[in-house]
Amino acid sequence: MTNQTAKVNKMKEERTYRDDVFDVTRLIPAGRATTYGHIADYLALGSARMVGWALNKSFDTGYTIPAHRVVNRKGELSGRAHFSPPSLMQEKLEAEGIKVVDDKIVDFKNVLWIPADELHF
DNA sequence: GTGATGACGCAGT
DNA sequence: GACTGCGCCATCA
Repeated sequence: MTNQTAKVNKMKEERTYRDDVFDVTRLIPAGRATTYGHIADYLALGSARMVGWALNKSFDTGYTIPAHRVVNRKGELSGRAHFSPPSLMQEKLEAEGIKVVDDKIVDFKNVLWIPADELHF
């Protein structure tokens, strides 16, 4: 067991705001997308940066979550650089029926999924 | 302990 | 509508 694995196990034991972010992200239905701000608002994180930070660490923790369905408020794939290859994010979105042009979701408001509204919380 | 950084958002111009 | 500056909070060097 590597230090990395031990670190992951520790993170799995302790439930932090990251787990909440992962949980909400997994609830996003295929073909839809949401924003960092809406997730931050739904979880009352106080800052959208925390959501992006949590998703960034999600790769390190080994969690497999549809992070490609989370974009910034303009519908831009601002997190694509953290995928390997970066084009993977767009490919996954297009595979789910979401059209992406110039690293931006086409008709974003139509595919926007708001947790606070959809989950009736 | 302190300063810098980050997959962002909002208000002001 | 586009650009800039500031705030947000956790993590890392």
